[in-house]
Amino acid sequence: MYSIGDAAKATNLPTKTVRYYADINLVKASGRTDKGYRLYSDKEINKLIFTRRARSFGFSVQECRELLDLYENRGRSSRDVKAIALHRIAEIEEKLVELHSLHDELSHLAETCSGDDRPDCPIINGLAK
Amino acid sequence: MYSIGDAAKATNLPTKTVRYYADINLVKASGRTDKGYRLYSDKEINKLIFTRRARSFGFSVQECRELLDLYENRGRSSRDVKAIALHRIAEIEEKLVELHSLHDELSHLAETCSGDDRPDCPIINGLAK
DNA sequence: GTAAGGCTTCCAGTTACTGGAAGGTCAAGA
DNA sequence: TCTTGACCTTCCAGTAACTGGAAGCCTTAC
Repeated sequence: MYSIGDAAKATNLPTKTVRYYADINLVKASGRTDKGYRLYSDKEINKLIFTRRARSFGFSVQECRELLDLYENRGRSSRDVKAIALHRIAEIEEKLVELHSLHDELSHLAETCSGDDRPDCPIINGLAK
Repeated sequence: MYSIGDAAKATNLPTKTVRYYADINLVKASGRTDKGYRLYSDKEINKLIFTRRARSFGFSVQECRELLDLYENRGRSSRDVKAIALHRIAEIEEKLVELHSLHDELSHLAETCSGDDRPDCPIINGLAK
């Protein structure tokens, strides 16, 4: 059994975040000491690590909730999980396209800007359109 | 002179957002009617459009504040603007790298997942590591 | 005159935490 | 045994940038 601080170290999450996940019933502590300290078992540690990784993959807390549900439920079909993942991938691809064009447009503006003391600036002009 | 609703239409921003920008002193209305309705002149309309575009480029509201300041101030140097833009570009490039690796990892997981009724799912396993 | 729609302010909620205050608990050293 | 520092608790507030909704004027068209 881990205290919340040890759980935080083991999962590489801030203590505050572990407590927060407990508060929102995402990953609850498996129990409490008689003095009210949270206790985490290996099972919860794994769920916390799973959650940290899913979050770092850009899954929302709500999606983590669904994934944890599937993760917990040994009888779940991989179809459900794949659907969630594909949805995420599509979002990432959209974001990539968006960021690429942003990058190109902004780079173009910056390239044509002399970056000196003169007030005439293509970036400002480009943004004002 | 535009009412807030007309300003919203002219700038393609939600009315709520225009009011919000006024509240946080980003782009204030140029005046009020005797009944207290906000009034926007062409100058403010341009500042709102400028802001919308800068925001869509990923500049934070705080950065917009600085840019609007430079935009307003005819004596500003293009160096200041370029510095802000280059900073933004660097951030975008970081984000692109991050998203690319995210995409590849997640795609790899999804590809190896059969997506059927069987419970064995490489995505879940990959996230649990 | 009245009904629809626009405007006002103010308050609350969103997402996923993060920081801090006030106070109880625990383990180690003097 | 006392004390000190680290760790734990709850609760409240703040972050960014809006967004939604309520209550209540104002305006415009029929």
